[in-house]
Amino acid sequence: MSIQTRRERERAERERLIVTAARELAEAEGWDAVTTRRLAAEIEYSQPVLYSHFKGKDAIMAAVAVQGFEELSGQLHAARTSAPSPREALAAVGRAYADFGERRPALYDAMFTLAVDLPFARPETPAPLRAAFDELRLAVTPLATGDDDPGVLTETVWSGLHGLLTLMRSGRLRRDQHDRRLALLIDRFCPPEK
Amino acid sequence: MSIQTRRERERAERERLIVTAARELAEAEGWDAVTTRRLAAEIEYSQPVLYSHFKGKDAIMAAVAVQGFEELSGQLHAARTSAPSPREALAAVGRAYADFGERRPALYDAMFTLAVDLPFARPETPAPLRAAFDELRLAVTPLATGDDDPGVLTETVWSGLHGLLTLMRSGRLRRDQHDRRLALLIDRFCPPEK
DNA sequence: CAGTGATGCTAGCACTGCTAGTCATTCTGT
DNA sequence: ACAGAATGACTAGCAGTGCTAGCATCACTG
Repeated sequence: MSIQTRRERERAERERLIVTAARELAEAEGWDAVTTRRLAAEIEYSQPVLYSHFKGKDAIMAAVAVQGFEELSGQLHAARTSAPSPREALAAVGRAYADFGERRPALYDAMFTLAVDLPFARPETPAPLRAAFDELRLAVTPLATGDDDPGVLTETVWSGLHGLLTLMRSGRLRRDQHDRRLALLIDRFCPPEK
Repeated sequence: MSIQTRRERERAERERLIVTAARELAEAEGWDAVTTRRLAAEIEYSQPVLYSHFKGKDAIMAAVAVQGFEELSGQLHAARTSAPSPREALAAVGRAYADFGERRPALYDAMFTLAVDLPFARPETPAPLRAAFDELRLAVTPLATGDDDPGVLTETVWSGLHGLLTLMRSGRLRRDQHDRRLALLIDRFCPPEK
C-alpha cells in the first residue's frame, strides 16, 4: 500500500514539475519556446514521459492556465477588498486585471487566447476559473443599474478589459494611451455620479 | 518595354492569386490548413515561388489582412451611413463589426489576432487600416461627451467589440448572450438619454 | 526464483516553414 | 544570327515541430 502511494506521490510531483517548468519556460521565453523536446530536457526526462501525464501539449498549457487563474483570482480579490468604495473597487480590479496581463503575458495567453480545451461558463468549469470570474462579478455587480443581468454585465466588462489588453499587446493600440483607455472603460461602467 | 510590362503584370496577377488562394483556403478550413505546400499546390506553382513574392508566410497573411480591412471598412461605412441617428449609427456599426468577425473568422484573426508585422496607429499605417478605423471613429465621436479624446474613445469601443468577439469565438463566453452583451456595451458608450 | 506488469527510453513518422543549388528559358550585345 | 548573361521556377533538403510504436529494464507478485 505504501509503495503504491509513494509511486502516486512521485507521479503527482513530476506532474507538478512539468506544469511548473512549462510555465516558467513560457514566462521566460514565450510559448513558442515551449516545445515538447525543450520541456522534456528541462525536467530531465525523455519526451514521451510528457504524454504519460498529459494528453498532449494543449493539456499541459491548460494546466498552466489553471495555475494562472488561481494567481489572477487572488490578485483581483486583493484589489477589490482593499478599495474603499464599489466605484474604486471596480477601478482597482480593472487595473489589477490589466497589470496581470502585462506582467504575465504568456500566462495570460494560455488562459485567454490559446488553450481551448478548458470549459468556460459551464457546469464543469474548474474552480479557479469560477473564482476569478466571481471576483470580477463581485466588483461589477454593485454598480449595476436597473435591469442589468449581473452575469452579462460582468462578461461585457471582462471583454472590454480583454480587448484592451490583447490589442495593445499585439501592437495595435498606442501603449502610451493605455491608462486613459482603461479609465474610460471603467468610467462607462459606473453609474453617473450624483 | 511591352514585354517588361507584361511580365510585371503577370507577376502582379500571380501575387493576387496567392493572396486570394490563401484567403479562401483560410476561410474554408482555417489558418492551420494554410501551409506553404498546400498553398503552392492551390496556385499550381512550386513552394519557393511564394518566397519570391513574399518574405514569408506572415507577409502573405498580412496581405490577406489588408484585403480584410478593405472589406470591413466598406461594411462599417454602409452600416453607419444608413442609420438615421448617431445613436443608431453606433449600434449598427457595432453589429456590423461583430457580424464581420463571426462571418469571416479566419480573416478576422489575420487582421486582429495573428499577423503582427502590420503597422497600426502609425504614420506608415496602410490606407485600408486607416479607413476601417476612421469608420469606427466617425460612428463613435458624435456620441463623445465632455473632454473625451476621440481617438482614445474609439480605441476603447473597438477594444470592447474585439474582446466580445474573441472571447466568444474561443468558447469563453456564452454564445446565446452575445446580443445582450453587444447591446449593453454600445449602450454604455452612448450619453444618457434625455 | 521465474513470471508479469509497469515504466521510461530510443527511434522514427509525418509534417512544418524555409533555402541552397540546379537547370531551362529568355533576353542582350556584338 | 549567335555566344553569353540573367532571370526564374524547380527539385531536394535542412532543421525543427507534435506525437507514437516498440523495446528494454526494472520492481513487484505468486
